[in-house]
Amino acid sequence: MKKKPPKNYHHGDLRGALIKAGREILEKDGAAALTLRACARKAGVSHAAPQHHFPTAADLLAEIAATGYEDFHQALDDGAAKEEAAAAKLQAMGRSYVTFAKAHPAVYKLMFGAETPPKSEHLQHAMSAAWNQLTSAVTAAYGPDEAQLRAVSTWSLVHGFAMLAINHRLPPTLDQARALETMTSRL
Amino acid sequence: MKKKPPKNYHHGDLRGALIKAGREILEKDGAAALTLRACARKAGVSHAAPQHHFPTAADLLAEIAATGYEDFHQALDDGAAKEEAAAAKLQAMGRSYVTFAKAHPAVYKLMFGAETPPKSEHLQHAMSAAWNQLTSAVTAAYGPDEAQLRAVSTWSLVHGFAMLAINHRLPPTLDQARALETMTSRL
DNA sequence: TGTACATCAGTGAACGCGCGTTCACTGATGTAC
DNA sequence: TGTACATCAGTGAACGCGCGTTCACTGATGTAC
Repeated sequence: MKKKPPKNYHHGDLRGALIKAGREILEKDGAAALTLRACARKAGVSHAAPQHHFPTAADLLAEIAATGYEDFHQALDDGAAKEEAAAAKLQAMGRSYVTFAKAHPAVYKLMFGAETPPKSEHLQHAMSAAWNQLTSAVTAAYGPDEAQLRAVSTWSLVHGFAMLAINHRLPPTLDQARALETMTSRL
Repeated sequence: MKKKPPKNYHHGDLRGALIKAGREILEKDGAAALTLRACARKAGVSHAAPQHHFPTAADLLAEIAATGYEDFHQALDDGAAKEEAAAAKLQAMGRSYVTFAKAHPAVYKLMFGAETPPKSEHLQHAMSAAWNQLTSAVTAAYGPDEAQLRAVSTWSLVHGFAMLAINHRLPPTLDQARALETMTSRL
């Protein structure tokens, strides 16, 4: 925990630092603790400083969600890349999906569990990219026939499981890893 | 909208009125608007009055969630009662599940979408009752073999679909009723 | 290379807001006798 | 049936809190010449 050497008046990358701070606060203290002022504190600037980068609190939130989607997208791609066959890729994506949600529960909930502000173009784009990723995988595995229906069903399953796991609603006696394995194998 | 006739000093059933007010606020203005003071306002009492019935704001929240679970339980029972065969009962429960969530999105999210305070005995009981209801239906339909796994899978599917629908994450072109029908028919 | 100056990105004080909670109080209710 | 009184369930003022946002400001940076 070194003291910042020059104690710069200008931060350098406050925008990025605020997003990073926001995600850390989110994971550590939950959505209720995610405020502009808290992000500013964590980034080591005065609470009025963020104004120059995010006009309103909702803008920062949207941006945090958007970067969450990007990481999420990457995680699913990484999962799929480990497999050869299209069906195996889809199943791997399902596992990666739940793994991501469990690793970043608060960000995941922000991404999927709230009415998100539809204003941010960046967020809109990141969201639709995630959906396209899933439908593509489904189509590759099972063909275009009823692809939408199958994609919705697949998504519902992993999303529901992830949410229940995150919110501690699954029975404590359940072997979650085995349950996930079984469920994805039937995708 | 009659004026309350006697303008009683004592409310009569403030406790019940606060729970009712809380649910209405929840559905109308969302979870962020659900405060002790707002409930008191809606119930027509001073903002300090609830203190006598709910020592803390979390207690009121827990009670609202608990009554939500009770209604939910009832809705699933009603759905199942329309069918004869065990498998058909389970499918009907799935449909009722999603219907309830769509009809009461904010209450549903409060019930399933948050870390709920585990202190309230009433809430704890209502939650485990809902889970038992589902596992019973699964066992009745498919026998005790792998019942837990099957129950989790079923629950994940309907919960995920309900959440995505509530949060407007499903593709706008999707025929939700048909999708739900197809999904439940494969339970 | 040096200087003037516009622009950018911070600071810190102040604003009003609604919140939960506490407190002394008071009106209404119910019970003992 | 009446009365005294304890208890209950309200009131309304006050508290401190953290929040988002605004504002005049100032230090740092970059560009024109």
